[in-house]
Amino acid sequence: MATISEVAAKAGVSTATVSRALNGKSTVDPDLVLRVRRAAEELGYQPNGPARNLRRQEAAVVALIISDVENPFFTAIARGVEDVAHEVGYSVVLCNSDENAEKENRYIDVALQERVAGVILSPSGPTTSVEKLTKRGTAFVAVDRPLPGQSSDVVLVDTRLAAREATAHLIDQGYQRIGCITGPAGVRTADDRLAGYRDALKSRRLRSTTKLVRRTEYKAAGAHRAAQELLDQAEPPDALLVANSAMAVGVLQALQEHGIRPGKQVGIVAFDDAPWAELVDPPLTVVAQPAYEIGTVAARLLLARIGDNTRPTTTTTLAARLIERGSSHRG
Amino acid sequence: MATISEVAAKAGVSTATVSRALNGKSTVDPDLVLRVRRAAEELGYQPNGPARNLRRQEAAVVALIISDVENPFFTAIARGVEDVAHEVGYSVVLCNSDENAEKENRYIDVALQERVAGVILSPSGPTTSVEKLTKRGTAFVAVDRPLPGQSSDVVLVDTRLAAREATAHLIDQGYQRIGCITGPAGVRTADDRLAGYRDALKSRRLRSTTKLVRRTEYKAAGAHRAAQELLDQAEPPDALLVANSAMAVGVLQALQEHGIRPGKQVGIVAFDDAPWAELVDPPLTVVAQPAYEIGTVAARLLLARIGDNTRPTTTTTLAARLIERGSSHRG
DNA sequence: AACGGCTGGGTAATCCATTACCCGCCCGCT
DNA sequence: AGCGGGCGGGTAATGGATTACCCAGCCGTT
Repeated sequence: MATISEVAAKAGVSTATVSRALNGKSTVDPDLVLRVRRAAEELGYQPNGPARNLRRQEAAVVALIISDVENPFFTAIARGVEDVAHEVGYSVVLCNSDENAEKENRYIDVALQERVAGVILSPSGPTTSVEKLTKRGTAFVAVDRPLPGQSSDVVLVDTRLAAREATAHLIDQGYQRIGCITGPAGVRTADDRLAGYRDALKSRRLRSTTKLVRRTEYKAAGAHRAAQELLDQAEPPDALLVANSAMAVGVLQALQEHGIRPGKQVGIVAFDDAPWAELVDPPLTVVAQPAYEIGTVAARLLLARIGDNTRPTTTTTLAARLIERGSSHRG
Repeated sequence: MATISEVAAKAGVSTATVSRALNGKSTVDPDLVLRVRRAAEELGYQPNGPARNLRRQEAAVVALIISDVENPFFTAIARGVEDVAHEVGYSVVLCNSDENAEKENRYIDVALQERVAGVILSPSGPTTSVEKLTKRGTAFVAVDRPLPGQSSDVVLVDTRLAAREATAHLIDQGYQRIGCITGPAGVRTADDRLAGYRDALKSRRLRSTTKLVRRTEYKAAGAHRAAQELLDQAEPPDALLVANSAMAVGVLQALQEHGIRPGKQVGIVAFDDAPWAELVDPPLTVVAQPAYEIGTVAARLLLARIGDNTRPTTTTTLAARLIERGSSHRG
C-alpha cells in the first residue's frame, strides 16, 4: 500500500505539498496539484485512515447505535441519518445493541476508542450511561428515547400522546375492555405508550386494570404469549393497543389461533406503519411514526454539535399519526 | 482524554509496561498489572484506536456492505455476522450501499482507508469491483451474489434451484400461465431466479414468454407496477413467482386492487419468509432463505481468511426451503 | 533601489500505542 | 565462585498523515 511519501517522491514534491494538494486546504500551484493527483492515481494511493485520524484527533465517522437492526423503525432512522451524514462527507457505522445494555456499552467504548466525531444512540434502558461520551466531549444525540437524568439533544416522538389518541380512537369505536401490550418496564417508549393508554382510559372514565396489560420484549414471540394470556382470561379484552409492529405480528398470530378476526370482535391498533399493514385482513390500524425524519433531524443536530459542542441542548418532539384502517372498526 | 503515558506516570512504570499489562501479551508482575489497571481505571483511560490501528496496521473491525438495510434478508445476515464476529472480539460496521455502485465503491474506499481487517459484501451489480481490496490483501467474502469474474470466498443460496422448485410447485398445483417478477438485470440473484423459473417451465414443456416476465428494482413500488401491468394484459398470468418479500408486498397490493384473492385465481410464491407471511389471507407460500446462516458462515470464512489469506477460495451454497401455504393452492 | 507583505512550498514536530531491542537481575548448575 | 539462561521491564523506533513554523522569491510601493 502506497504511502504519502511515495506519492511525494513520484511527484517530486514534499509530503506536505501532497497533503495540501489532495485536501485542498491551502493554495497549491495548479500544476503541482495535477502532478500529485496523477502520482496518487498511478500508485493507487489511499490515505491511511488511522494515521489521519490519529493526527486529526477525530474520524469523520458517526456511530449510530440502535437497539434492533431487524426493526424497520430503526432501519428507517438509519437511512435518515445516512442520507444527511453522507452529504457532508461523514460515514455512518451502524451498531446493533440488541436492547442489551452490555453490548451498548461495548459499542460506546468502541466509538470512544475509535474517536468517532459523534454518536447517535437509542438508549436501551434506564441504565444506559453516556457519561463517558460527555466526559470526553464527544458529540451525542439520543433518539426515540430520552436519556435518564442526563441532558443532551434528543429527538423523540410524542408517543404518549399518540398512544392516548390511539386508545381514544378505540373507545370511540365502541370497544370497552381495551388491553395494552407494550415493551419492557424501564424502556421509555414502552412506559410512555402504557401511560398514554392509561391517560385515555382515565379521561373517558374507564377503569384501568393490570389484568389487561402485558409487558414483554419488543418482539413477536413475547407479544404472542402475552396475547394468548389476555385472550384466555375469563374476561378477555375486546381491543388491544400494541406497542410496535413486530409485536403486532405476534398478536395477529394469536388472534388467528383463537379464530378471531381483528376488528369485529377484537379491535387492534399497533405502533409503526409496516409495509404489510394494508395486506392483512382487515388492514391494520396503525400509529405511524416519522422514523426517517427522526434520523435526519438527529443527524443534523449531531453535525451542529460536532461543530459547536457548547450550544444549548434541544429536545425535538415529532408527532405520530394515527392511520385508521379496518382492524379498529366494529363495522 | 488520558493517554498511555499519563497512565504510566500514575502507575510509576513505563508505557511499555502499561501496554503489556493491559493487553496481556507478555508476562508482567501481577502487582504491576494491578497498579496499572487501577491507574487506567482512575483516569478513565481508553486506548486511542487510531494510534493502535496505525501501529498494528489493521483495525479489529469487519465491514459489512449490504445493498439494503431495510430488507430483512440482509439484516438477518448482519445479525449472523455480528454474532460470530463479536465472539472473537471483532466489531462489525454496517454499510448500506442502497444497490448503488457508487455508494458501494465509496464504502470500499472507506474500508480500505480505515484499514479494516476484512470486508463482507453483497455485490450490488455486475460492475462491482473488489480489485482494490484484493490488491491490498484485505480479506474479503462475497455473500448472496457471486462476484463477476473474480475469485473469492462466496456464500450463496441455491436460488436458481429454489426458483425452479417453487415454479414446479405452482405447476403441480395446476397453474398454467405462470409469471415472474424479479429484480434488475445484472443482479445475479434476480437473473438466477428468472433462470430457475425458466428451467421449470422448460422441463415441464410449458412455453416461456417474456410477456409474463417483469424486472424492476427489488422494492414494493416496482413490483406493484409490474404486477399491475401483468394483470391488465389480455391474457393475464394465473400465478406469479415473486423474487423477494418487499416485492411481494407490492404484488399483493396489486392483487387487492384488482379484487383478486391469492391462491384460487392467482397463485403466489415469494422469496423470503417474512414474519407477516402467515398473517395475510391466505397465508403466503414462500421460499425461505437461510439468511442468518449465510451471515455466520460468511463471518467464519472471513475470520479464517484474516488468519491466512493464502487459503484456497471456497464457494458455500446453502439450500433454500419452500414453505407451502395457502397462496399457492387452488383449493 | 530598498523594503514590507504575501504566497507557495519544504522541514520537522506531532498525534499515541506497540514492540524490537537491550539491560540487569536472579536462579541454578557445574 | 563463575557462568549461562531466562524473565521482567525500560528505552526508543515505528507507523503515516497533518500542520506549525520557516524560508525564498516575487510583487508593489515609496
